[in-house]
Amino acid sequence: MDQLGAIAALGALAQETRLALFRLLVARGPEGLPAGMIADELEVAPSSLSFHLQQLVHAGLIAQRRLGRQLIYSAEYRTMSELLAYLTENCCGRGEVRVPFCDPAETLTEEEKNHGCC
Amino acid sequence: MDQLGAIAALGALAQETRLALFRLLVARGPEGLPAGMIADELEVAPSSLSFHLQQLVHAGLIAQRRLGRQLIYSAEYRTMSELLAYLTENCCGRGEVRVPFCDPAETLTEEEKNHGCC
DNA sequence: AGTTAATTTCGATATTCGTTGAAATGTCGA
DNA sequence: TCGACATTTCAACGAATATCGAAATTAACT
Repeated sequence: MDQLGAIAALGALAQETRLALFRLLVARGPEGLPAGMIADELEVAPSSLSFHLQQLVHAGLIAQRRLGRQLIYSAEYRTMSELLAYLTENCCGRGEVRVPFCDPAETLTEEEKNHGCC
Repeated sequence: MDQLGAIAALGALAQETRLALFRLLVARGPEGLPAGMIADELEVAPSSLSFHLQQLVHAGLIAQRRLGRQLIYSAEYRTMSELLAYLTENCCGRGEVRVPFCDPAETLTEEEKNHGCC
């Protein structure tokens, strides 16, 4: 991820509704949620939600797929990982940090598991 | 760090000049840089720089101290660590991630070392 | 005290952001 | 194909953001 991508992702997350929305999708997992359910959960007007969904899609933080007449949104864990990698590499001191991965499917290696970390 | 703090920090970093500014201070280390030098480096008008510095100070990402007639700004590594911790804990999949620390001076506590974390 | 240097604060302006309601799009089932 | 459902797009508006130049603050030097 380059600086422009990082700014886009940071800006997309720097808003109350969108951060809550992204957290909801992260918690939901790869299965995702249809827009209507998200609107109910977050108690935000459909057109307003649609606006925020576009922002997150544009930043690459969520993905959209159609299922019948509803649109399902799900977290793009990979992008979040890349954002964290960018921040740890560019905005942290002295490079003495580890880069976390976010994709639940992207399971830890055996070595990492044995490391017993966090 | 709570949700409000995270949004403030994310918003502060989600801007070209400010992200460059923060990266500059992170690279500079705890010593920091006076406003004038930052303005020269980033090629931004003094009054405009001052605006961005305030945003970062308000978000707790940088600190200000006076040295004679100049104001020195330096990165607050602790806040950045907390932001990364928030993102890994709340915006990553399944909680199977490790939290990095950012402060070059901030060595792990004995408890954390024994925990074998990061 | 008066002068200069470093920086911020203020006022004005153009741009972007977030919200809302109404209209449009796409999809399913009868 | 018609009607209902899920969602987006559009147009409009107020609020927040980013920028600049000019004036004000703070501190050092003489």
